[in-house]
Amino acid sequence: MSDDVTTASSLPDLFDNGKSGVIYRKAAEMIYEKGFDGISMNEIAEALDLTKPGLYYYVKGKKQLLHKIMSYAMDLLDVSVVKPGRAIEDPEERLRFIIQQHARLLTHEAGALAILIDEEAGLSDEQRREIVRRKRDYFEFMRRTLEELKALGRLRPLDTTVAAFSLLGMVMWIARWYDPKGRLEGEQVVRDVTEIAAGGMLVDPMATADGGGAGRALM
Amino acid sequence: MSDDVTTASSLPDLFDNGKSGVIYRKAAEMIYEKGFDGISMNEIAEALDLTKPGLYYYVKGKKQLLHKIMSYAMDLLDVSVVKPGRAIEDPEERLRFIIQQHARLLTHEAGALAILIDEEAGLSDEQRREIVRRKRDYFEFMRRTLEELKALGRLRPLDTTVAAFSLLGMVMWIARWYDPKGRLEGEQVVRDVTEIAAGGMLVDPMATADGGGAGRALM
Amino acid sequence: MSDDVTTASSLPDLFDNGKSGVIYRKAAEMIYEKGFDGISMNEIAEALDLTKPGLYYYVKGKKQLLHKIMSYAMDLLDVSVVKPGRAIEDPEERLRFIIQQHARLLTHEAGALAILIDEEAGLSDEQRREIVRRKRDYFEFMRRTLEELKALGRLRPLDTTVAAFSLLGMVMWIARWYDPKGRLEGEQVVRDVTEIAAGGMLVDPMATADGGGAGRALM
Amino acid sequence: MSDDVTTASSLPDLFDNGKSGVIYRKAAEMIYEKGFDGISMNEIAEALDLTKPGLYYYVKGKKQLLHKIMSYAMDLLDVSVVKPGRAIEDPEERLRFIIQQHARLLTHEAGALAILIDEEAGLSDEQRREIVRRKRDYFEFMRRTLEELKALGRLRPLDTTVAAFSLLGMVMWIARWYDPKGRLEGEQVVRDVTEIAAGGMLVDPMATADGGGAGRALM
DNA sequence: CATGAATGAGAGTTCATTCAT
DNA sequence: GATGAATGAACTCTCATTCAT
Repeated sequence: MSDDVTTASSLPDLFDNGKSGVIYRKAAEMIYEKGFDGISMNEIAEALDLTKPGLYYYVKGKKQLLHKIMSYAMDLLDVSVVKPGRAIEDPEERLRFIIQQHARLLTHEAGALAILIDEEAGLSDEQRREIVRRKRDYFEFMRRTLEELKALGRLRPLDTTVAAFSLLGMVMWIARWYDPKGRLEGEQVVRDVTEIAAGGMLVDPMATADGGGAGRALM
Repeated sequence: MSDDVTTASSLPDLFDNGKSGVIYRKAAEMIYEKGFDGISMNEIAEALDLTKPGLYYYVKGKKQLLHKIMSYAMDLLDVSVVKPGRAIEDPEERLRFIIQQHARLLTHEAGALAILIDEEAGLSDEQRREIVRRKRDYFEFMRRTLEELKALGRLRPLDTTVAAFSLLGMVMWIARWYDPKGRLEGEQVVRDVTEIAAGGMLVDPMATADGGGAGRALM
Repeated sequence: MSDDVTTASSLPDLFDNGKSGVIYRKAAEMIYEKGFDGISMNEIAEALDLTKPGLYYYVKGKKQLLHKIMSYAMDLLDVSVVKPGRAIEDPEERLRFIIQQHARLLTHEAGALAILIDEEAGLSDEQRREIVRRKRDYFEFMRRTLEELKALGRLRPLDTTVAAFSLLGMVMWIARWYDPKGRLEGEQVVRDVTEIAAGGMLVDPMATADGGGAGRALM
Repeated sequence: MSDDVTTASSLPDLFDNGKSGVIYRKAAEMIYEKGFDGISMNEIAEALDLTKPGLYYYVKGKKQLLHKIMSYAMDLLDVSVVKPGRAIEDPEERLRFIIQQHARLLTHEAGALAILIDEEAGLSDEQRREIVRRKRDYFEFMRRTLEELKALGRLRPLDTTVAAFSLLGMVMWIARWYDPKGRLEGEQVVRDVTEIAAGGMLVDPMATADGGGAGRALM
């Protein structure tokens, strides 16, 4: 499995190019740190060396700002996880890929993706509906992969809904605790979480992705 | 392992009895649903058929209200998970117990425990320090159990910090998605999550809690 | 001049005897320290080991409480200064007596008398009118004494209104700065202020009260 | 002694120019009239034809507003009294100058300077410390002048602390009673108060500042 | 006399948002 | 494109006061 192409370090810049992109990224960071209600448009403006109406020139409102960031996060998931994931036929390999890529995203772009977790309340009804739909789509992409594994007798005896949510929780949680400046390497976190998730879902999983083949052959 | 005694259905009422208890519980629910900044004291008061100053007769302020709820949640964890958990000597059994009990708590008292996840921002410095300390203690209780397993060669080759956080994420996430009125039984969720978590952490885990003893003996 | 009889240490207890008196005195103290708007009925009640309605049993309201205290202060002035002062025929002697007695009152009962200075705003219209009238009466008592001195050619060439207000200011100010626990003896303050005031008003005043006779004899 | 340069009628505008200045001045007036706790930000705003948040655009908060006004008052004292006063070598002349200038200030800017008297309670701890320090400096400036006079045998036998406070009281009191629209001319008040104060402090004072020298020589 | 409980009114403050310039 | 100025709405919190018990 070669995922060099889509390592998080070469994330596509999905935010509008130009000033808007800078704004969304900075806002994402700030919302991530102090919560959506914890920061004011004023603070965002100041952090960007703008006046308040200056910020409003680029952004229609606080809700729309949040929505844009969330959409960006969903775009990231689509581009880095779902689209390349769909191309993988073996469901076990695909499962590992999903976890790996999603976890990798989180160790690199925690801000925007973490917002995805929490701040639904800040959206307008319509915006929320759209985000919820996209989240559900992503969830279903995970769950169906688990269903395929179940059909192949490779999943432990689990309800796939419970399993998919557990997967999601474990991975999303990374945004809460992982500190890029701390002791742990991002890639180690990615590896361990993938191991735990795969180990928790699969019966008799092939050990790790790289050298696992050999090990399994011996069993 | 008999945990009938401590099933969530017989949770100790750790909130002050009397009106205060009712208030905390209602507030927990509302904060859980709309976020700490998403509800006003006015709304809480109205939901309790009180005027705003009527609410303030019982509660010193919004921060203190949040703090009380969070402390209550931590108390629940202490009483239902940590204290009885410490009495279990075998670390694998203890790990299963922790997950089970914590998950069980969440399917019954999602509100208060979910607040624990998010709303640290609403606390005063001192209150936050206290809650963070208690969270860390709980985390360490989990992590040390994993260390014991590692020493016995029963843990997959994982960093115990990553493993403990993954555990926590998977379990805490339940508060986000589980709907008691939905298709899934609380106990099934508890069982599946325990299975996933144990399966993800342990090498060659004893199958399920009940019949596992025998299986292991054969090895 | 013998004023032993009316030294502040033997002030008449003009507050209603019984509980009300205790309440007014305590309230006066508290208002003096933190201002009328700075203390709440709750704080007053607590300081008196009463519940709030308990306090209201004795006192009709906050305004009325303030009014009672102010009336008490005016009563003190009437009893200790005005009434005995009227009996003194020589206006210079009377002037000295007024200053002395008023100053003496302030070094002993600063609380209630200081409130007199400031808190007019807290009164109802009618209450304010009454207090203002009493204040004006006191002021006129002072001013007329100065007029008498003027008629006798004993006053410096001053407007008696300006002079009376200056007198009042100098004396009332004592409440602001004098600390019974500090370096200065109350009686020294009384003596010095009287000296300054008399010296400032009178032409060629008799030196100090005690040895003044000689000096005057020379004129 | 020529003080034409610093007559109050040509007071330096120490408030920020622009709208802030207008705000501070109006607020000073209102606080002076009804007390700091007696007026609301709303009332201040309305008096300035602003809404409440409109006022907050210019002013950080009520405490800061009070602090600004008090600092302004202290600035006035520094610029009009202390700085030019320090340049006067003869302590008697300096004493007269201090009283005169301070009194003159009060007949023109009663509002701001009167607030100085009362409203310490409304400040934050740090703000209060600063104002108290400045007040004490001013008081010491007065007291040291009296000490100089004492060393020259020109002061009555008084404690200089009591004397300085009496001076201050007499002068500050002007803010309470003087009404520019009333019968008395500001300059007459200034003259009389100076006469009373100097007469009260000094032994055998030179009569009035202008022609007094000659008169005394004849005595 | 005393208490627990409650309230109407209003305070200071903040925020997202807009408009004339 | 950007700014100073301003606002309506909402929020947390406090207070004097009362009433049933």
